[in-house]
Amino acid sequence: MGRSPCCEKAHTNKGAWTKEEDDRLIAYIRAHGEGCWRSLPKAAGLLRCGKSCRLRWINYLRPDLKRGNFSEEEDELIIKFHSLLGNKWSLIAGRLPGRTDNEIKNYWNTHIRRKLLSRGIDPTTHRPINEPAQETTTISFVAANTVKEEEEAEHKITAGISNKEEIIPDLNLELRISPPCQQPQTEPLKTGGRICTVCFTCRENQCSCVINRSSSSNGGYDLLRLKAGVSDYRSLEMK
DNA sequence: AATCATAACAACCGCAAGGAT
DNA sequence: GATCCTTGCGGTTGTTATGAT
Repeated sequence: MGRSPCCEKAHTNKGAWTKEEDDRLIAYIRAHGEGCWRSLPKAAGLLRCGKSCRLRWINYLRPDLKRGNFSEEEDELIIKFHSLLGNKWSLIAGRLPGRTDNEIKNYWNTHIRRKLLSRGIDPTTHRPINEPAQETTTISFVAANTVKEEEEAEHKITAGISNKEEIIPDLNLELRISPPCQQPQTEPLKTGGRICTVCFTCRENQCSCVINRSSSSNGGYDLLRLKAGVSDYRSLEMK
């Protein structure tokens, strides 16, 4: 039994949104709020699939979007966060109020990549392009998906088939920040779009710790402490 | 003015995670 | 525990705008 399609493709519009569609979507969400994207199109009288509605709202119609050009400071923030988080656009977007993951991803690909290249920096590794490869230790915030994958990775290392950098390539650890806990962090920061809710400080699911917790209404943890008033991201010292 | 190349960005697609049953 | 459904993410594509020739 196959997976059912996300929508009935024969009766859905595709491509650019019209003003009328935008208005309908805005009006519906204003009246009923976000959520249940699958049933929203029908309820709102839109011939679109739920996914499309969600994307349009999140990337374009949301009232809190900043729009407009990125400032020089935002550029540097994106570069900094990308060096820490890699292509985790949603995590980066979460730290740039008013910006969406799609917007940042596009901006990265069209502007920042070139900007870094012109500075002689590899946009993937954030290292000087001409710098010879160094022996570095890498870690990843993305855990292996399954025990089996972990075992396979372990097997590859043991058998000399691969090295850790190939298996866990997501994050270069040439930085000097670390979570305050003493024990190794084993829980993933995020699993498939869901933010892990284990506190880095006290390691409890529903902690009362306020050190790393964001004050924003959407929850989440301010690992880099930007929301908590440490606005000078330059203090996140990196090599 | 016409044509082509490139940039910018909106939108789509496939996939995976987690919840519900 | 297995299966299905919904949502969200990241990569990619398509379309439009802009600049160069």
